[in-house]
Amino acid sequence: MQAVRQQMPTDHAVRETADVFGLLADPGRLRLLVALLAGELCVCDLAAACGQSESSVSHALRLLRAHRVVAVRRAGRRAFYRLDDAHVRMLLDLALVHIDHAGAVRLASRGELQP
Amino acid sequence: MQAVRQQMPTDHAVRETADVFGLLADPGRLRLLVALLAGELCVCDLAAACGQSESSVSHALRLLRAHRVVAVRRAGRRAFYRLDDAHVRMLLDLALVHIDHAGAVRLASRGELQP
DNA sequence: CCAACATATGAACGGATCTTCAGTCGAGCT
DNA sequence: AGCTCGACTGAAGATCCGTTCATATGTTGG
Repeated sequence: MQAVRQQMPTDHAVRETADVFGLLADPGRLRLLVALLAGELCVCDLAAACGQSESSVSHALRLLRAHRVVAVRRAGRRAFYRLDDAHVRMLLDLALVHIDHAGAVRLASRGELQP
Repeated sequence: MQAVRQQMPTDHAVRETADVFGLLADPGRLRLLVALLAGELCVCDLAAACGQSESSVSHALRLLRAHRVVAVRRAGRRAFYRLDDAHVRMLLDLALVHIDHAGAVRLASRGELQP
């Protein structure tokens, strides 16, 4: 038990990690990031592909940019975004693998939340 | 671009995945889960190890339980919790690896958020 | 230069979320 | 039985977040 305390990451590390998970915790942002897994896309294409307003996409990308999760390349009046964080990419890959695997499995055994 | 739309997971899958990330997005819960990586612990030990009130720990565990991320074993007046979701365990492991790796690296190259 | 377009931004509203407080319930001790 | 301890719960208040609307900035084409 004392051992548990020892190997607990620092406050700062925990908060940073929670922040990263927080960025992935919104369906809208998550969709954007999944779309970017394949390669770079401009804002309007992202909006179209993810079914969101361009405004909210822009807001989301701003957040992700601020946390260095995505990076921009500007070309004319377009802004092309790409995934720029290896760690986040791994988390996304892992999540997607799980979706594929679990999709069918879950549907069968889902009683959802217990009281 | 059309291809992106094709391989986007279903709405339901995206929302579930975002939910999972959401569970890991709170420093308090994250600490609890990290503590549980090593093995089961009772509520009061968790509270002590993670520096949180027993009430908030209980609330957090309730949420995690509802999502089948942790499971309980009751013994007398104690309740022992354990991690019960392989996927979440993987996500946590991955996050911890990254913390170890990045801790030192990040401190050097951190200008934090850009405007 | 003006109009249309792509993106960015700010303010504001509404809903979700976390913490705390107070109280409940059951289990064990004496 | 009475008391204490560990865990659970509900309600309340503060805060955080995401979306939307309106507007700004900068870019291209006519």
